[in-house]
Amino acid sequence: MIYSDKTTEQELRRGGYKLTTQRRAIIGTIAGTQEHLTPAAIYERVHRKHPSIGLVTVYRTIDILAELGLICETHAGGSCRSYLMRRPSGHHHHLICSDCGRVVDFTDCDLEKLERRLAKETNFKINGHLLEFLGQCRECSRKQKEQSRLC
Amino acid sequence: MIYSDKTTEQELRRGGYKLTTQRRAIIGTIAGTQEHLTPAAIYERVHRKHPSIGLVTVYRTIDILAELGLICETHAGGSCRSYLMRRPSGHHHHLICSDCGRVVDFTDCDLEKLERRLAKETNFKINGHLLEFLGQCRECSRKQKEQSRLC
DNA sequence: ATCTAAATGAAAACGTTTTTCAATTAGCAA
DNA sequence: TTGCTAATTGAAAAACGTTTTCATTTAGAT
Repeated sequence: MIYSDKTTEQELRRGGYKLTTQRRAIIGTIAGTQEHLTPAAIYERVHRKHPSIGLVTVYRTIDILAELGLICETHAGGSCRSYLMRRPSGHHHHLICSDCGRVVDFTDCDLEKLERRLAKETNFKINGHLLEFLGQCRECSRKQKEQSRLC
Repeated sequence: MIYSDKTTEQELRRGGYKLTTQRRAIIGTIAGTQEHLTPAAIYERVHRKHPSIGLVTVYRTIDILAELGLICETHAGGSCRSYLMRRPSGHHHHLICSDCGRVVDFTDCDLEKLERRLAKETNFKINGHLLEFLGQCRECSRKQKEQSRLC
């Protein structure tokens, strides 16, 4: 319950959706971690506490949360689809550890200049971008070092 | 046969892979368009000319081409996986028209400064990034204008 | 021309996502 | 509170997309 559980629930209702036990559990799960979770991972965790909740409901809830812009979809890091609770800020991007999946947000991408130039050069009307950095967080690179020392 | 068919074929062999009719056809298909094609789209096009080539072979060839770095994988634009023949340049990114799928390359992303800053602030060892711009190309926005005029 | 490892196609297996449908439930009205 | 209704749910099946398996074929070296 680190982030905006309550806010997310309010937004759901504002969007005209009912607030069910299942949806609450799913929101709590996504909000309760910094990792980006695949639908299957969300299901697994939710299912542990509430064995009656089905995978279908997870998919349906994800769709709604994404539609309302309450979660972010990431692409990098192997899996095609994984989700994060949207942080308070608006436009932002992710720095992802490809080992442990930890995600750090950053907001200032400073791509406006590039965007303007591209638009001018190509005659495109640009309406968005996808930016993710991939790397290794401190803990993981430390672990790796220790392991290589053992050889 | 716009781009580097021949080069691609040479690279394949250099990688220790045999140059079969099927692979030639698949490479020709990807190289013959500027669009980014999903595996299914590649199969459909290849299959039209060579009905005996199976979808499995398309997948296997894609894997090899990606492994050798001869094609690029894109994520934006709805589909989870789609491919483009790699242009002559090395590191580059894509500007994608979300209507027609046209892809324009650009090389200078100028993210080094941001990358260095992020690395310093987060203690991450950053080893790559994913950047795609999404928009509407001139033709598509023109078409849209015409259509809205009809209403 | 012959040989062999690599590559292929078809079918089956597998994992993920969506659809269908009958049963249940949240949120509102009385 | 109680009942009503449309929204939501779970289970099963269908629909996809991707990978594996295996017998057959073929590229490329000899």
